[in-house]
Amino acid sequence: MAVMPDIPVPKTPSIAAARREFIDLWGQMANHWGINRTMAQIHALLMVTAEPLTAEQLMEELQISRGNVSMNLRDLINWGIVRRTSTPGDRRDFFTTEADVWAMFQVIMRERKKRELDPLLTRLEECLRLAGKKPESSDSPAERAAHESYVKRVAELRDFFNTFDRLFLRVLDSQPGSLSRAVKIIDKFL
Amino acid sequence: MAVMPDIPVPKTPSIAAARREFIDLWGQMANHWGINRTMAQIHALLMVTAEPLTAEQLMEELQISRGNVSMNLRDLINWGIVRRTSTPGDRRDFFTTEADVWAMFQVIMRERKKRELDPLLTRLEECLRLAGKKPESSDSPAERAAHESYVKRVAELRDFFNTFDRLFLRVLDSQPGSLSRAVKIIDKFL
DNA sequence: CTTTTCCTTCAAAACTTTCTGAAACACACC
DNA sequence: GGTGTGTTTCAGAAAGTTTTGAAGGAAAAG
Repeated sequence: MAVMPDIPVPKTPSIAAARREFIDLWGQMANHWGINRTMAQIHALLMVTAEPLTAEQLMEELQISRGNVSMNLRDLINWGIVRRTSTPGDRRDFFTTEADVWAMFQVIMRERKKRELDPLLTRLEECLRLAGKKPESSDSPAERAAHESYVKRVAELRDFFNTFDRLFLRVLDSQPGSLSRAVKIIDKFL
Repeated sequence: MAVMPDIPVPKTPSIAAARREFIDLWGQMANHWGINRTMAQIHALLMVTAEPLTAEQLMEELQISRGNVSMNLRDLINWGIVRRTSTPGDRRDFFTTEADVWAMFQVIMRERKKRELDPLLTRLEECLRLAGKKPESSDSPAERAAHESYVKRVAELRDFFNTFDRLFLRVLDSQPGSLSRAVKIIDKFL
């Protein structure tokens, strides 16, 4: 079967430069956030392209190997922010990302909560459990002070992240636009 | 002059294990957040210790080199979350971290906003500027569609992060405990 | 059944980040 | 000045992460 025409990647200088700038920006931000640069660039390219893209197009535009594209797409799909689609009559897979920024943000938040916040809370409890109850009166005063300050600070952190967790949950099942409504409400009441 | 007695690091099994657990936890979390593990461990150790510690004690407890301690302390001090203190009659420097979780959180937020969010917003504007105004009517329909979807998505991201930025600002100059008040308010109104 | 096309995997290579230890520095004290 | 004590710096080593490219697999087309 004949290969489809495809390649909707723009050639106009201005838009091409703008796209490169955005891809570069998103890649750099990813670094700050502990995410692999190439993975973020693939995501960026999918975000600014209306049509689904093939692995081939991603390789071409980002100048990276097929294997790299394949593995990073797998991770993006596992994160839930990229979808694989296919067209009848075309053997290639096509990839897209969630168009709606709010929906994308929710997916990312939900995943990070699951991977980071939930384990953090579990392990903070473990930290407190390990410290044991009250220090024995047989312990030296220095020991007892150390115990007390440890428990005090770890418990404060736990309370803090618990509050954070509740905030996450509220934001996660709220409507698009809630973030800006939240800002307005907070403006008014804090 | 005689060396001070010092070393308040606890020897009791339970509390020592709990401290190690917490230091390990904080180090792992740091990785997820794009922060150097050792830096986070130094911070963790200072957090769970009431007394100021010397570089020597940090080396000893974390089993890391003097140079490593020195450089990471410099970074922590630049971040504004660790303070160097000195005692009259002792040539060594002592280090402490902010005791209050909320205050610490604010310092970190403020710094991350300055380093990440502000540049992100500036560069997103640049991405839009580069794309130029309306596409020329001389451009092909495909080009015009590409331009349109690019501008639409980047503008949405900019709006989203702008809202985020405002939320940051509100949280930054609010009182301790505001986070949990915010949760309650949001509960009520969203 | 063979070829073609596309996707995935994985070991090794390339690259990046972090850490060490030795040297340089700083400064109080004699 | 010199000596003792503590800190900083930085080049190179070690560790960790990412990328490549070749091999293997799967499924449609011939």
